[in-house]
Amino acid sequence: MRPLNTKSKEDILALAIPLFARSGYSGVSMRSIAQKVGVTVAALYHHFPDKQTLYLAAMTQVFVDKDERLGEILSSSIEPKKRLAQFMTSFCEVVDKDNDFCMLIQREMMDGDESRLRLLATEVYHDLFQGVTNLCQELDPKQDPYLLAISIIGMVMYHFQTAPMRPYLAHSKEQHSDPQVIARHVTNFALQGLKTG
Amino acid sequence: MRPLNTKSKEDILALAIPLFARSGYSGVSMRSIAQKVGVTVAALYHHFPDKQTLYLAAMTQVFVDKDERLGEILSSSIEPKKRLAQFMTSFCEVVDKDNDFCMLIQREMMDGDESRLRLLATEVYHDLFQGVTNLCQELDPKQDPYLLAISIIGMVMYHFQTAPMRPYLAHSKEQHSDPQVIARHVTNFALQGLKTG
DNA sequence: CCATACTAAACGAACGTTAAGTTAATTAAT
DNA sequence: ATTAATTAACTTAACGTTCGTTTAGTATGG
Repeated sequence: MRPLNTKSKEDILALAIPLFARSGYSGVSMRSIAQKVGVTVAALYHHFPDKQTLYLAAMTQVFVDKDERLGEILSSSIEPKKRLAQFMTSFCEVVDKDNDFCMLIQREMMDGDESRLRLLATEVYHDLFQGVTNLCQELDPKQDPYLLAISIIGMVMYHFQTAPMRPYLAHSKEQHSDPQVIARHVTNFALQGLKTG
Repeated sequence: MRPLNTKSKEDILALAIPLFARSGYSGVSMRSIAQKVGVTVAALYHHFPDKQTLYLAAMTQVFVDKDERLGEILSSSIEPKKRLAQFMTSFCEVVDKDNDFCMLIQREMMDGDESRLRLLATEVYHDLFQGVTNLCQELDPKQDPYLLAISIIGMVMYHFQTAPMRPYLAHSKEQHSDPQVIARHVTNFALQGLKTG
């Protein structure tokens, strides 16, 4: 059925994803995707009716399952403090390795319409967010779980988002881009804050 | 010298900035800027040699002076804890009000080449970052000032970046978009963490 | 009179998209 | 077993549109 030298939808999406991550929707042309895949533009239109559909399929491909994988990290029933440390390590690793994923989340938050934001919330953040809020409520039931979860997730993400700018900032060292160093720091900071009192 | 019904460079930039903030560099055309300003495209080329120069001028317009203003908040010599609380309140207010500024920073961090990242670091983050690291060193000299500063700034920014997605997330309430509520939370979190130990 | 701030009109290049034809693997019939 | 029909996976070539940019000309305040 399928010729040997043929590209599947998944092959196309896998190559389109890093392009969208780096340059955004309007920064990527159908021709640039076709070139990367090694086919003509018309071949893309054989698999997808238009650019928007291709883009949305790419987003879905990146996001679906990612949520579960992030949620699983938090589903264990070990001691809350240890679970937080373990989560931070895993989360930092994921964000560090899958940089495309990280950038696409950010772009979707800025560019996404309501339906795409809902997709992002349900397919990317749901399990992760649920896990973090649960963990927060176990660690400190008196504080607002939503605010805590956003603070924790944002804290981690920002370390990787600012990475390209790090060389130009004061007090920066090479180790500050090491996910393990970041994980240890954010864990410590989340548990104790600036411990001044 | 200048006709009455004429647009200055600053007028053009002021109208171009929100466009770039919302749609990014490649998402905004010279024609869309011209339409917003109420002139023809050629008029834009009378003021700026090309699109890139116009964009860079817009970035500079947004960023310069912003750094100082953010830095000033941190330059007072009141008690560190109070200074942190005061900074959080002011920072949240700025980020909440000037949403374009917030989004442009993010876009520049993702799209910017080396020279633009350096501009971002020196014109936007320098004084702010210096102030926060200083404050952190006063509050807890033992911790790494770089990691702390990134954590604190990122924590705050993320609350406003995730705002459009908030309605679709669990445990969210309307008050979670109030800059004062966010400021109080992040201050408390930065000072005490989850205070479980 | 002269510079400044424009407009009208057009340039080629790149864009998303489509129509028509070609290749190659599978299936059905002889 | 060979061949014919069928289909998915393409290519080539072009469509109209929008893009960044330019050129030539016009109006206006000093």
